[in-house]
Amino acid sequence: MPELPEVETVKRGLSAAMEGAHIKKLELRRGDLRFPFPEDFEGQVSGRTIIGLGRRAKYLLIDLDSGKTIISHLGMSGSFRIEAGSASGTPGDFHYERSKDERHDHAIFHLEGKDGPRRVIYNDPRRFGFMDIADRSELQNNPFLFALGPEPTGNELSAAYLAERFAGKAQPLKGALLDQKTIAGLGNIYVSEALWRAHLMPTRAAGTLVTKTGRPKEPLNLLVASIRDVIADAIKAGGSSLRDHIQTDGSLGYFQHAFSVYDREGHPCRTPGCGGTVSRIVQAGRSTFYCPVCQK
DNA sequence: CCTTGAACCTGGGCGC
DNA sequence: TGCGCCCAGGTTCAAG
Repeated sequence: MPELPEVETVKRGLSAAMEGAHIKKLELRRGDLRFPFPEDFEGQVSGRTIIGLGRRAKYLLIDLDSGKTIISHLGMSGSFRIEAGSASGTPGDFHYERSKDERHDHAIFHLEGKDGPRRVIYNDPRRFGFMDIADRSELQNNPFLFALGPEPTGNELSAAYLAERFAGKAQPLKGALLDQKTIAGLGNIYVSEALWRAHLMPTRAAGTLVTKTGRPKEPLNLLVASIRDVIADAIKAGGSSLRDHIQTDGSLGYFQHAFSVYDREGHPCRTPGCGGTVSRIVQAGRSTFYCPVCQK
């Protein structure tokens, strides 16, 4: 679910409910997700005020007035939702019996905002997500954030930068682009989509896009533009569905209907005049979708 | 260092 | 209806 555009959409969806709100209490329903929650996590968060939300790659950042920042990763199945009011239903309430989904509510922020009490609930069936907390001034040294490469939408990502990273690499482009140390925020969907836009085969060795002298070959310029565009388009699509549905669930919004190759095995390629059929292969244990006709 | 594969977890979909 | 199998948006660790 959550690659960079989805986390950005979640951040925007949570902003109104969380920014400026007082955290009456953080309630943890279990001791761990993928990793144990930090030492005295509830104590460090309860009683604080949220001064802002941020994002780095696929990490949601929640800034507290204590100078600490909560670092939240949604894994494969994590989501946030907002509920009005201060407590769950009462016995006799139609909604009281905990639904199947609520069994996976692991962390609940009990908030007091300008418009009254509400809860922001983190749900994660597979528990591949995790949370950490660190001093804001030390964020760049956090073990989860430390080694991350540049954001795909910023100026730091350039053909020259990728040429440097790709030089001499036999690794397929698919794997090279999934590496968060090279570009932070791309996942399985958007790597397939970006390579399709750039007409590049996912199996092609990353090093073939670099000249002997370490300069970017022409397709690398197109790849950088494709990465930027696909991420920007997805954020825009998330944003538009956000306005309609106040989407905080990390779902793909309307963009999923715009996938060109992802999950479209056997369907016609959408490159004008191509006529190819989308194929699926497995690379490093994960599905890759591409058009064998127009991707080289 | 490079690259792959298994592991972590639960749920949904499909074939039988 | 149930069972077994495969698949799923991510990351880390061990092993080749």
